Amino acid sequence: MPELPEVETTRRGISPHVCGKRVERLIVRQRQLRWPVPAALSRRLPGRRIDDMRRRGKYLLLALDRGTLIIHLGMSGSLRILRRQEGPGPHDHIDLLLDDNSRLRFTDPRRFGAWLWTESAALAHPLLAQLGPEPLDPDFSADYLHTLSQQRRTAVKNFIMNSRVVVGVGNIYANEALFRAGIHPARAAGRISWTRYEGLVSAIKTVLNEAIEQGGTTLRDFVDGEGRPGYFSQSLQVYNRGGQDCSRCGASIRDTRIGQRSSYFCPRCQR
DNA sequence: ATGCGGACCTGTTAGC
DNA sequence: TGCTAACAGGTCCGCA
Repeated sequence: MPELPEVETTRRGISPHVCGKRVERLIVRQRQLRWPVPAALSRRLPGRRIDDMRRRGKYLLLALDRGTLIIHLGMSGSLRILRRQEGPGPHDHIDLLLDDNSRLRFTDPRRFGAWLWTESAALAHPLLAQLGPEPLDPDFSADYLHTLSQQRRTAVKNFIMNSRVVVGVGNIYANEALFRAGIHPARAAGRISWTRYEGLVSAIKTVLNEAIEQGGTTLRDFVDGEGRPGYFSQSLQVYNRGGQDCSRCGASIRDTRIGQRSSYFCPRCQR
């Protein structure tokens, strides 16, 4: 579910409610997520203050007065703040109880999410150390992408979804950005001009920014920190629209698979 | 080094 | 209507 805009929407919604608070207790009902939730978490967190909540790619980083809680929402995870006791439902795996009697609740039906802990520099963590640039930062540029793509034969869609190349571009926004840039998703990454990469970089930034402004894309059940859905679904031009007419030229949107992921494109607009 | 396929797990949907 | 198979927004890992 969550791509960068959804994770950023979550961060913005949650951050004001947790920063400055102290952790009273951690309740783990289901330890088996993508990796087992470390037992150390329950011992280390209580008494510590949450100073900051950042995002790196699709990872959320809660900086405590000592140590960092690393959270990934996986495919179906969500976080929200509870002000009063509620539930828990069958997929409410973790509650972080705070000193103002609110709690941060992690829900994740598919359990591809993660809660991890580090007391070293968070960005040096093995999961984060190899990540490419943030797509919304200036160092993600046409020069960067074009240079990195040389000799690469993989499909450009796989290329921009590779977190070592750039973080945060998941399947939905990869499809949308390639449509906006007029690039065929199966084209070899190394066979695209600098100028077209300039258009692609611009399209990625624009589509992500627009999605963040609209609170992310809710296809099935994405909700933000307040339990509200996102509204970007109505702005999708190709994703999940196989067989429908291209909004630009009217041709029928193709539905195919690239790198085992559903891919949608307009055969006339995208080359 | 790059690039593929498999793996993790459950819920929903498509198809028979 | 009911059962089964395929598929789903992520991404790490091991192997060729």
